[in-house]
Parts: sequence; C-alpha cells; structure tokens
Amino acid sequence: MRIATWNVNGLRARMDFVAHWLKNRAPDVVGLQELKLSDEAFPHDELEALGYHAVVHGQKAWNGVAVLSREPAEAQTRGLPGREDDGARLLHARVAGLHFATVYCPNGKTLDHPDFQMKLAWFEALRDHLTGVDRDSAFVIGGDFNIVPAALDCWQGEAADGSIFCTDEERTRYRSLIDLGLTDLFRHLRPDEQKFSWWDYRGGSFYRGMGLRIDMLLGTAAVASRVRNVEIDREYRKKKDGLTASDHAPVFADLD
DNA sequence: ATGACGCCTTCCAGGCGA
Repeated sequence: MRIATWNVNGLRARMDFVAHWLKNRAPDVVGLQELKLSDEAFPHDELEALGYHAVVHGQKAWNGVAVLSREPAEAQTRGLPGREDDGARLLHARVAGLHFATVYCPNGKTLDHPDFQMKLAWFEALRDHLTGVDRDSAFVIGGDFNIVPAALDCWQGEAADGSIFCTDEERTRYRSLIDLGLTDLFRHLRPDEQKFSWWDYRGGSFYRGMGLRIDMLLGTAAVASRVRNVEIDREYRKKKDGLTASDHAPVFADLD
C-alpha cells in the first residue's frame, strides 16, 4: 500500500498536475494540504474519474486539507479542537485499515510576528490532540509541518539554526510529537540522506539546491515496521507537460 | 539543466507563502 502527503499550493490551479501524479504514482491514500478552496468547490467528480474518493476540510482561499483514497474513507475529525479559528489545517480519517491524518501546520511568518506565538501554541494543541491516539494502532499523520526537524534537513545546515523553521522553540514542539511514539518514516529508512521537500519558487532555488525538508509522514511503530520504501518525489517539483508544479514535492511511503 | 514566483480574491493590485 502506498501512502503519501503533498502540499499542492492551490488544488484548483494544480488539478491537472495532481492528476498526472496520481496516474503515474498510483498512491492508495494521499493527504493533501493548501487546497485553497471551499468544500463546495472541491473537484470530487474529477477525482472520482481518476479512481479516488475524498474527504475534505476546506476553506476559501486559504489552508484546506483533504484525504484521497482508493477505498472510501470515513472522516473522524475536521479541524484541530480549540484551534478552529486558526484555519482548516487538520483532518483525521479512517481508511484502508489506518488512522490517517493530514495536517497543514502554521507558518509563523517571522519570529516577532504574532503568528509565531500562534504557531507554537497550535503545535501544543496538536500534541494534546494526538495524545488521544492509540499508540498500538496503525496511525499516520502526514503533512506540511513548517518546521525543519534538524540541521541536515536545511540546505544551510546549522547556519540556519535559530531562524524561522529552525528555532529551538519550534524543534522542541516538533520533537514532542515524535515523543508521542511517532517515527519520521523518511528519516527512519534514510538516517543520513539530505533530501528536501520544498524549494522557494523565486531565484532558482530548486536548481540551486536551496531547499528544506518540512513535509513528513509520521507513523506509529505498527506502521514503521511495515515501511519498505520512502521517496520524496522530486521529479514532481518540476514542470510536467507545461503544467506548473507546487513549491512542495509529494512524499510517499510504501507499506507491506 | 530542472529555470529565473505563483496562488488567492467581490477582477486586479496586494497579501501571503516558507
């Protein structure tokens, strides 16, 4: 079974590109982020034609998350309890024998912006929410965490320590999720590899190798033990048939 | 070379992303 996460940066603008990827990679379960559309505008028909069901937690213009799946999914929770005003950023579903959550964590903007404190508080609420997850279950949370877990995950390495995405405050909160009993599936299989999942559209960042790894699939031990391969699908950060890519690459994992 | 921002919105310049 292939599971995936992808920040698509606007599903309306990205639909043809997403269709290209679904046809070529044939994932079974996909968490999407940054749909930037309301529930009413979600392209259910186009996705059905491609063989995918969807559960959606949308929002007009901003945020928005969804779970696509070959088998119908059952939505469990829409939104992060107590943090609904911070945007449509979390959706938890049951699908294909998994508990599967898709998450778009706040960006924080800059260290002195009010959104940075919101980001920290939001992560604490996420940790509290995930405390309720059965650690013995097959649970996956995938998404755009907007935190660089370690220096290896940033093109600047340790030189970026202390800057946004790389502060101790953010990394401590990311680690508190891991400490709930979750494994970063990419890092689990590739302990020393530097691979990025996001590159700025501007300034030729992609071809210059100036990226970050901020999109992760985290799983409980019951999932980690089944992982046979994980890829950050860099090929889909490039234009395809003249179609523009998201600034994030898809990340997928193959489970036994 | 893989390319030099691209998405959204009471319609178009401005805000935002990471």
